[in-house]
Amino acid sequence: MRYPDDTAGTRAQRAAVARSRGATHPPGHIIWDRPGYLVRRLHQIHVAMFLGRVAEGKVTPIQYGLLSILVRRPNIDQLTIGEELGLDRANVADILKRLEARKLVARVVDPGNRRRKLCLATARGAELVRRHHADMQASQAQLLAPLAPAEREVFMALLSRLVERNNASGRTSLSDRPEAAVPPTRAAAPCGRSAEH
Amino acid sequence: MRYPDDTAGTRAQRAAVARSRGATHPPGHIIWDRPGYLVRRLHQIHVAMFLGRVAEGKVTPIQYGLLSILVRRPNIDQLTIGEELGLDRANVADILKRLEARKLVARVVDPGNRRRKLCLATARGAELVRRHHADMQASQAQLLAPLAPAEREVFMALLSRLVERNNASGRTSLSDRPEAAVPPTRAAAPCGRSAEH
DNA sequence: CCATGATCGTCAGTACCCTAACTGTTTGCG
DNA sequence: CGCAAACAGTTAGGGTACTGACGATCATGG
Repeated sequence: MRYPDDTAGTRAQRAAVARSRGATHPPGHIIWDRPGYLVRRLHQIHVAMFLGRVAEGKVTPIQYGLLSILVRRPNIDQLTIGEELGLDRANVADILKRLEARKLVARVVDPGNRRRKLCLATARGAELVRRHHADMQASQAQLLAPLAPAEREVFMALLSRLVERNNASGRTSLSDRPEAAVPPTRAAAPCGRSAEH
Repeated sequence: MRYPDDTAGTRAQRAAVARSRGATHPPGHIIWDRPGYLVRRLHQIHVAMFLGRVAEGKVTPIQYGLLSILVRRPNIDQLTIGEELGLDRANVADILKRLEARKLVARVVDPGNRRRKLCLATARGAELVRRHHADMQASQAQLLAPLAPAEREVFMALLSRLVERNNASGRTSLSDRPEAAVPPTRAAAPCGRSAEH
């Protein structure tokens, strides 16, 4: 990841553009000029990297992400988890079922609202998150390793913006702010439950 | 995907970085500073956009991509398709099976090498590709719509580079060059990183 | 000419990801 | 109060993606 000029960002970016405009990717290939396919491919690569580096492949990126959220915010319900991760509720249930089978999370029916199930990481689950946090970080960094530091910033900025702005276009939109606001429907206020009933 | 205007990227890029560094994404969220999750999410969004816009959701991005390749290069075998798209051979077989069931592709055993099956798009398949090409393009453009033209170039350049350079880290590496060489022997191009030609 | 190894495709199994329909619970309004 | 609407979770079903094992087919070398 050592580029001759990572000092200015600008220069590196121009170089990158020039490179892509050059004959690097011959026009025969369907993939290289369709952002959707490149994103799919990069996602695929990230999963492979993650599995190859974190917890001997015993935990997937999405499982790890879900566990991370549970560690940070115990006793949230499944819909909220879905919003945090941008997942469908059926999918959340699916993943949770696997994690529960492995005793990494536990679910209990919310006594204050019996429709809900409150989820939280078990000691084993929390331990797993703690132990592999560094590897997870490394795996994230590895994905961006081919870019110079300045380019990483640019890439992340653009990527965030794309996700944020296109958020609504996805079926499952992920909530922009975790604890704040979130439209009154399902206001998820952790304490509001008892006051509300 | 030719985006005009590549002048004046610099200012827009700096603005993007500044934006992301701002308080847009509160620290409570796991997602926003982990590239892997953002990429996953963007992929997800792209699929939703594609299905919502192309062929009334009757064809998925990967199916369309596969069909596109078949139109461009009739009579290729399944492994080669996998290399073009960055897919596992089991996965290719799976997708092909669905497309074949819908009479969009046909497969015949290669008489010259009976291990192989040569695939090609049927008239119906080719027609489908032709008819929805514009919508597919629009769906690709829609993904990048939130970015200014200059930013799109930058993003695509960085994205391409990430895919290209991390290619080997994925389980299924996609071949860098389409028709160039890659003789019948599926040479796996160990030197393949020859993108520099 | 046959044994060995490489190659291509398939199958089974697992995980992720969505939609749509269904069950139970809560809420709200007449 | 009572019932309809809204809500949380589950189930069923289709599609993407990988691994590992297997059968069939070629390609070599002894």
